[in-house]
Amino acid sequence: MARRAIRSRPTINDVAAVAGVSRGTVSRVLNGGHYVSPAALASVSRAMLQTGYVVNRSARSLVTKRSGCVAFVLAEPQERLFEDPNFNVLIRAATHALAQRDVNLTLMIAGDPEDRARVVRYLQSDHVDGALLISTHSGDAVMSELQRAGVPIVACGKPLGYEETIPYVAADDRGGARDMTRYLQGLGRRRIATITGPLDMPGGLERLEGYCDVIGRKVRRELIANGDYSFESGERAMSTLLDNSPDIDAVFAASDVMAAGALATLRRRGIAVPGDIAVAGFDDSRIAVTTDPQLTTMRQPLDEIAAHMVELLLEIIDSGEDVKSATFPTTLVKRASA
Amino acid sequence: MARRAIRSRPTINDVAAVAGVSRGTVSRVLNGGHYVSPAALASVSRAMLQTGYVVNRSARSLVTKRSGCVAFVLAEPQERLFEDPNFNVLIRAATHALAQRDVNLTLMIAGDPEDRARVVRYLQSDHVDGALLISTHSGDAVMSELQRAGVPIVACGKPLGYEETIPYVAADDRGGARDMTRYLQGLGRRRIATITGPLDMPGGLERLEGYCDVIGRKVRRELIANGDYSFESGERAMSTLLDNSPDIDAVFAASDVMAAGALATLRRRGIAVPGDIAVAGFDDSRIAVTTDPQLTTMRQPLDEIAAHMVELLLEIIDSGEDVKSATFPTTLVKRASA
DNA sequence: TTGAAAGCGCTAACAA
DNA sequence: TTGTTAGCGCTTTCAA
Repeated sequence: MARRAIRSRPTINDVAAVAGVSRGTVSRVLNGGHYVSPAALASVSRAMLQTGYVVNRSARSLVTKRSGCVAFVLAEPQERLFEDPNFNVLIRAATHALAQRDVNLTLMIAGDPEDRARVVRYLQSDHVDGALLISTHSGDAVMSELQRAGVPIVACGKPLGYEETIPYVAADDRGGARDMTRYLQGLGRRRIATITGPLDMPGGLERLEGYCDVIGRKVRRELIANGDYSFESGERAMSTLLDNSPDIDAVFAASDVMAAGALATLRRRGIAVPGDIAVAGFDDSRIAVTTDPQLTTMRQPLDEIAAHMVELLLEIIDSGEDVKSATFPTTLVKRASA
Repeated sequence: MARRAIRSRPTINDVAAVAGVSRGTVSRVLNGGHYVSPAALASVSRAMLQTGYVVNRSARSLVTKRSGCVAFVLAEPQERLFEDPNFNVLIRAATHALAQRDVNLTLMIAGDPEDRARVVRYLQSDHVDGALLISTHSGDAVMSELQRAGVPIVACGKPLGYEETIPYVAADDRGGARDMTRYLQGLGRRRIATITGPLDMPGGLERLEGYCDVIGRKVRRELIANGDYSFESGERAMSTLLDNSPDIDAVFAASDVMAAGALATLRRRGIAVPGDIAVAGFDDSRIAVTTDPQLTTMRQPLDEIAAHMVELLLEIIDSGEDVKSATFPTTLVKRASA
């Protein structure tokens, strides 16, 4: 590449020469400054500034066997993910947390099976020190393969089927759903329906569980409609619900995007929200304030979740030890829809 | 890290030993297989399979001085970016295009000034072979610094102030805006207002230009309201427009998100869309089909744009030569709002 | 077509 | 506290 030829970067040797010390001393300064005299430290610092030295990560990785890089793996089979606002928040927070510790983030999208194989192969190849797993589905082969390969991983949300073996950071989906359902009851609603997320994903499953915790296990089947987190699935589910149970007076959707879809269907049918039917979402994502009426929803602290995931992952990488999974509480955000 | 100790990966030496050839030969096989006899090729391939060999990128980078990695830089000062659906599409397409060529993508967010400095430092350090620049603002120091450092870059959208020196791939913002404005005129609309994007960004500026191309340079100032691509700014701009020019019968927003904001304001004021005022957006993003009515908008081919950006960047990296910027046409997508 | 050998920039063990 | 030294795994001359 052209630019390489023009001027090559200073190495640790250049710094050592300028500072009048050995490479070893410069290296020590680079790695925490232990066992370095104040005088040496000063002159090395000066020399680094003067030469514009920047460490060569490849060289370092070669000997430390650490890449200084972790992967952000979106194990999402659908393109659907890209309409999910949560993804943006997570990636931003993770990038930020990682940047502070001078670790890089490589984004990998494991959409179709081909992608997945490539991603697994890549992660197994020690190109990254670990991985943040987002949007996992139960029985996802990615999880078992990475685990078998000994790749440090932390999942976002309970990794269904691996709750005990793969560390995760999650929102309290079940508790949040419970709170929301109770809130709707508190509003005097008596026929509360729900639109679920994919039931092979922790958010989908647990939010339904929370709903059932309150409504009761033997809830009428017509009060439950399945969605896949997409807007369209919310529209469809709402239609189904309305057709099967015209008497419902509230609906709890497992995501804001689906709640927005439900809102669209209700408007088309001329049903007043919250007058006739109260609508509640989950996530407190951007879309919640762009709908009309704005959505009452459960906020999950995604920034904190992402930050904690990073913390756990780096801990596993550094110590090689297991870490404790964590669950963060959700909070009710009241707006106009319920 | 624990897993390293358990079993270390086979190296090129192991492969050479198993294949009964020298390291050099294995390396040649790895790099295209030139000057390797069929027999040697066969036994090396077998040995690679047998040992489960995977190249160590750090070692390779150390000698080739190529990282096999490019950065995706979001030069966005606001968190606003994360409500922009375009970002998702771009990153997905870029990841995909890069994956096919076995190049990794490192995501870097240059939000606040501190971030920016860190990102520039990082890119200058040869950690990546080049960068894809997204969401640049005119006078953005990131551009000049990277250019000065000789880092291969390709921008998304015209890099204002560097149109001639930094290669870019853009949608035909101006032509698209022109087409949309003419379309609104064709609908019989006579008082067409516009909500602009940030005027220090190519999309904001060019779409306003296109609008003026059709309406005329001496357009009434009250027909133009500035936004920043956010939903809220669309709401506000629409209010301002309505207050200053109650007689408008159409509004062209420079983004779908802002158009959605405008829709919210119009609904609140009880103004019919498209009955009283036609509303048009730009982007054809996901939000365009979640509003009520659905948005008429200009589609920009973001997948193609991202794919072409990747192509150009890799070409610069490989050849060290300059490449030609490209502009992709937009297409009108008619829906219910106009 | 092949092997031998040098060396990329760095860390880490060792000796001083 | 410091300098010296031996590699890390790979590519790339250079000779053969």
